[in-house]
Amino acid sequence: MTDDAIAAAFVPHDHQECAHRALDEAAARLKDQGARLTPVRRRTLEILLESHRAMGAYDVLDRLAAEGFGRQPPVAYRALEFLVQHGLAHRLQRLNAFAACLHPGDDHHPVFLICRSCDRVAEAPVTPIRDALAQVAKAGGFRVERATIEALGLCATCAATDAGAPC
Amino acid sequence: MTDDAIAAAFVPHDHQECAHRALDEAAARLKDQGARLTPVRRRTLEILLESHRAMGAYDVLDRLAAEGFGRQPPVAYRALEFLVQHGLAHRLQRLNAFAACLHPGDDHHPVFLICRSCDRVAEAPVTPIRDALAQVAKAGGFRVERATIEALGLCATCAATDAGAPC
DNA sequence: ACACAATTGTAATAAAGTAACGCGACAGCG
DNA sequence: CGCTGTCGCGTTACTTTATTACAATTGTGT
Repeated sequence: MTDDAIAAAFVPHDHQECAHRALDEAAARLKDQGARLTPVRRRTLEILLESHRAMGAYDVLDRLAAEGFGRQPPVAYRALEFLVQHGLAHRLQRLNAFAACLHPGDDHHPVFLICRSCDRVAEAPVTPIRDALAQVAKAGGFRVERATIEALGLCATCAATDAGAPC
Repeated sequence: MTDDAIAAAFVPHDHQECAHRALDEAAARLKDQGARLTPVRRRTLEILLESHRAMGAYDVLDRLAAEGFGRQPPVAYRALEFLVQHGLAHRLQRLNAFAACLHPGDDHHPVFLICRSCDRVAEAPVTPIRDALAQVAKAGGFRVERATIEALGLCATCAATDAGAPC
């Protein structure tokens, strides 16, 4: 994951292309694991991939229901949970929301950068931060197993357009 | 905030004393700010201080209701929000819960270390991590305004008692 | 085709959080 | 003191988010 990738997330670009690539990777990864990318799951991932934004479970559910899938909460929650467990999506605690993972394959519970203006989400390299965290924790005798790191702020694009306008 | 303070949070100690100190500091700080530590607010803070654990809003509410305060959600949420805004308590996104701040006065949105075995919560020094985060974000053109950093893991005490028993 | 597990759908309910309104306490001021 | 405006508290009602439980169905391996 590069710095460019962070910036790219907040800038208009060809989603068809990056979404398609992520979907292909996803399918391949799942096949390796013997897990099934069923229609609901596939469609759920596609919905998440259509934006770099985080979506609430009920937003996803509305979309799914409109397309003929079940209209009860568990439908969305199960698909989302499956994607998260297989590293194809992430849950954003802070927003009670989910976002597609754009770098499946990297071992990660990544760092999230959430733009408060345009609501897009990027994943940032986690290593330096995780190291710093582990070190601080270790000094206190605490062993970190999983960390949630979510930063709220302003992306370059929104900052350029004078701190507030949607980009 | 020292390393010792982290370890201390997970070890039996005199809560009367540390809670009392925190409460006194709180009262002093609020007076400076012209804010009022009313009975509900004070009691809410005391309840949080009785443990180093995080409590759900409804857990707090039950306690308050049992003691003659209102029994509707806003009662707890308002008191908790007040405490958070004045830096006397923190919200743990990951747990949908609240914990008293044990170091009021330090400028902080601290790092939280949450023991998955005993559920106690410690606050760790934030500076090295925040620096690492800011640097990573900056490389991607992102300006961090607020960060949620919550680590789930095992505290020294629980790790010593063979990874699972409550301490 | 058969047995079995995984997946999907539904209803019902729990948990977490918010909005809106009225009442009463309290501070500031004439 | 008494007026007045603000703040805090309590309640009702509601929204949003998430889970439990169970029935029906699909897919897999034999």
